[in-house]
Amino acid sequence: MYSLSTLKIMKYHHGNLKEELISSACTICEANGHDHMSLRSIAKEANVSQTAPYRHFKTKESLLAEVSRRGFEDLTDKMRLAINKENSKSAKDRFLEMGLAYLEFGLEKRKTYDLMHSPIIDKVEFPELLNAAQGAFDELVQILTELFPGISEDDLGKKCIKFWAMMHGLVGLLDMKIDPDIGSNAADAMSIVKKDFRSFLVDSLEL
Amino acid sequence: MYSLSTLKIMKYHHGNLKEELISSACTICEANGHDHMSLRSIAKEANVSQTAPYRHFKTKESLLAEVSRRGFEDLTDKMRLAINKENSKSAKDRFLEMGLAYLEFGLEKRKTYDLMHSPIIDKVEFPELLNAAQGAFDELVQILTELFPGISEDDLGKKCIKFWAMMHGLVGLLDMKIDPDIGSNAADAMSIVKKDFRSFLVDSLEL
DNA sequence: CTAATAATGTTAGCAGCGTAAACATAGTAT
DNA sequence: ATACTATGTTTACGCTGCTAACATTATTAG
Repeated sequence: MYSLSTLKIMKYHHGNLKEELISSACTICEANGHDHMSLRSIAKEANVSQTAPYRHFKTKESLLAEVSRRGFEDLTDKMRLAINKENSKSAKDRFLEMGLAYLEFGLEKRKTYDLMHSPIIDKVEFPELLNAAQGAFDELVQILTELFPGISEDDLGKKCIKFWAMMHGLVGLLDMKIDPDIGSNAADAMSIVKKDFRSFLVDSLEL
Repeated sequence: MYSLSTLKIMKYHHGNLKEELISSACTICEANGHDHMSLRSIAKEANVSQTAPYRHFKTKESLLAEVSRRGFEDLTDKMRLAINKENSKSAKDRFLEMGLAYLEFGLEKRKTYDLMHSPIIDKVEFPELLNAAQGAFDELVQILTELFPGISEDDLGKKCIKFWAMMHGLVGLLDMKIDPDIGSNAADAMSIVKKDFRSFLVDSLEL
């Protein structure tokens, strides 16, 4: 028995709904922020009923986890690209390029970056997300190993944490939307960092 | 004309509702996290109707802003206390105590700390919140000025940002709930930092 | 090829949310 | 005493995540 829906242009079965939901979610997340992002609006963007996403994601959180996972993969790609862009350059320069790439990602994809570091998604519940996050960290480990050959495990660990924490903290601070006219101490200090990020990092990491 | 409500034990006018709402909000925030925290549940905890909070707060966000503001004041107090606890100690030691106090606050009041750094509250919209946040930063500026007398404005700014970003990043990393058995690089590195936080900080800040 | 089964869509509906509007009561100033 | 203001309640709207029941299509077994 055929219903009227047979006449519709849209097929009953979408064919590629899961992928489309994810990419819609990524777009909406970066546009509105993950806290102003409803499952229903995502479904609407895909021209699909409000509950269709539940055939592909157990909860809203698991869709957000996938958005976050792709964010980390994107970040990893950007970091790797920066490291390998010009192999002629010194390890130090390539490392600094990577630091710049991290910052750029954090500031350009700020809303996605926030989701990636938001506590609303428990990475332990989503092993593939955890895995993707560690993939980005591993890029850092690798270039630092190259940069400091023969370094002890302990010292390497410290340098990694130092850099990772600093980068993460900097993204948060650099994005502070403080009226520079206020002349706050924090805003003043940030403008110094912005002016010469590379030398700041070199100083920070004793390179 | 008197209604039945005259007989109720609860007075129609609460008397101290605003304060009670705030402290309930602080409690619920730290217990559940700011994203699992409804205005209605806060009102219920104060034995008051769902919309009563609107006589004291224009929006839910403005109540959260107040919770966040108190968080920053709490943090500032803890930092100041750590700095001034033992005036006999060297500036360097007092500074390190302050670093420890910051980390302790971030880890003990993790959910509140998350709210304080959450992008859902635009600090520009809440000047008193911005002010409180800068109060904490100013504590840092002060002790670093004492620690490095005659330092240039630029270098002071760099050191402040360096420390602030590092501390913020560390709180995020230290709280990663990664199964240590996984043996991830990040988890390994963090255990190194945890083991000897002071020396880590000294290394980082070239003290 | 057909029939059962699994996969993937829809519709209807629940409880909870933030918030606005209209109203009730209490405290305060004229 | 009376008006005004502050602070509470009730009701209601539209949005949310999610479940249950049902419809349609794709896949697989006999």
